[in-house]
Amino acid sequence: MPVDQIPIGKFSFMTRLSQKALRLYDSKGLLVPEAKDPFTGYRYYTVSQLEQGIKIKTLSYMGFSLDEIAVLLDAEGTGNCEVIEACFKKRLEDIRLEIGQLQNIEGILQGACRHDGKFMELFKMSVTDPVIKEVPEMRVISKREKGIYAVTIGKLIGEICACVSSPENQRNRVKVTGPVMFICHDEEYKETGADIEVALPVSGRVSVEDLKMEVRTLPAVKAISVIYRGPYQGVEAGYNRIFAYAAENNLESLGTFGPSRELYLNDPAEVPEAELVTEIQVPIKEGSE
Amino acid sequence: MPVDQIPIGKFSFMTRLSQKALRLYDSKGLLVPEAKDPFTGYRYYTVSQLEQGIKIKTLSYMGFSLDEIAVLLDAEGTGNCEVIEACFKKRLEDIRLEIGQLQNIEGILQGACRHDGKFMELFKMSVTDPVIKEVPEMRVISKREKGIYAVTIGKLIGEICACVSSPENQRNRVKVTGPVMFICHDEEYKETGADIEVALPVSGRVSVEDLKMEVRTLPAVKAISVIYRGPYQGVEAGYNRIFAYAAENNLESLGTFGPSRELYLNDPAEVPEAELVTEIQVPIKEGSE
DNA sequence: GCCTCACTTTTCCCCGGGGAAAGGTTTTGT
DNA sequence: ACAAAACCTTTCCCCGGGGAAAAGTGAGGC
Repeated sequence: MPVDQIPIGKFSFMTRLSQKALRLYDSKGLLVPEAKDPFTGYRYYTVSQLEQGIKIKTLSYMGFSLDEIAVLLDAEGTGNCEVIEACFKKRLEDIRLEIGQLQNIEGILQGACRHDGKFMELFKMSVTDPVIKEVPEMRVISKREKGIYAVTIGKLIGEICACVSSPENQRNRVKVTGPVMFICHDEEYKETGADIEVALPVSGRVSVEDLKMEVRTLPAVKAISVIYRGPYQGVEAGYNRIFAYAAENNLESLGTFGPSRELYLNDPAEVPEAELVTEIQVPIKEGSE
Repeated sequence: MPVDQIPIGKFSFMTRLSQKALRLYDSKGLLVPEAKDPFTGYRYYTVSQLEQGIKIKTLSYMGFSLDEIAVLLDAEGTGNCEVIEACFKKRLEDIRLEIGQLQNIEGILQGACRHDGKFMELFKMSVTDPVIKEVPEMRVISKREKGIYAVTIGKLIGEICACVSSPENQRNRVKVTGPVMFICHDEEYKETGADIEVALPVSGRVSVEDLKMEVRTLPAVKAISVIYRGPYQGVEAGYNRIFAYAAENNLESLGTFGPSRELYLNDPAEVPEAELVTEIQVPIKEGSE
């Protein structure tokens, strides 16, 4: 047998790369067999190609994509160390992130296994991952008042809805353009005497009669947002997630947050407590990425 | 706006599941929108489906496949706790394996980054992962002798090759059916006086004249195998890998290993030292998985 | 010389979506 | 009432291979 005419099966065995992978690397130009029978299409590798195969295998095991591997091997050939270093460092960072993520999951699973029987309790954790989003400005009807959350919010919602559906406004084709929102003007939680504003986005020519009711434009803000699902008294969890997220990405160092908003995405009057869906937005100061 | 007619965009926003994912879950039956406009094909979800969405998202984040998620959700519905428990435990095991793997890679990358400049030194690590394989029996010409590895092996290879290519054997269409192999009959490493056998797989009617040369059949064995690439004196590394692997999978507890074999997959006379390719096989006793 | 077995070749579908195109629909604004 | 913007639909290609099928080819044995 000719020494340097290794067919794919043997080459696969020697490098521990699957035949499938070898054919893919061939088509991508990563590891092209030295010779290829023009009639049968058989691929023939040489011993000196083992080295390349092993490199690809190692890099692939480390999680580099085939494109990155191509770049790395090329950089190695031209002695371009900076590229290699950058690539490795990036990969190292990513790996650490992945490890953190997996350890997080490990913790969750461990917890779930210990509660044995109530595996699905996990899903009480119904707060989504925080996201930074741009909230556009919007025109709203709003009323601001001091009081107790549970009481005052409900009352103000009622008043505002009544206003929108008044004959006058119906005639002017006033439309509701978003969910009811509650804006909290306090820095910290207050049991009583909280500074509460309830707003409802609308379009059209709105007329109000209540002197304490305003039609104004909420400013556009950049905010950290979370969706919380569950009974209202658990809404705290959403804020916790947001502040934890802000701390991780040191977003609070640039100053204090703006007045936070809660958007009631479904109607408390129509769904059971446990299925309420609330979006929480905590505005951050501009200028931070 | 009808309360329970949530189009895909809003539902996607509320669950943080991408529209793409939602359509996929629909087609797989995991999360089918409550209503679908028969003309436009628009999907409309309800608030109560948020829950299902969040469950799917959580399970997916934990790394379950969509098929597994379907099973889990079904099991949850029928209260089949054992299935859930089994699934969770298996996932936990897998997660730990993955973490171990990633930490291993982290170590490698860290090492590579510290050597700065010589990133590609990694590839000196040219020992493949151990594999357990069945080695079939084979007919060989062999000669056994005591001596010093480096000297005796070369000498015996020469003698056997000469024998095969003798006119007598050429006439009988004797063919070489595999690579030269060296069988080590010692339990441990010996500098001198090592018990060395060199064998060459052949087919056909072989005749030998040297009285110390035999034609015999090597038994079929189950062996741990590794491919080592590099200069001969580094071959130790291959054995180390094999014994480490055996220890991890406690394969040695069942007794001692059989006589190990080294297969020279390319010809030492034709390739430089650094490109030698050697397969190392260490037989294990039958009966272990 | 032929037969058979082992090897190789291609092509297609699968995972779990991301991204983009081409097209229809609903809402919005004036 | 009509145009534009925003939204929805489907389909196709991409990642990195695993698995399977249908077909052609090599080498060994009689």
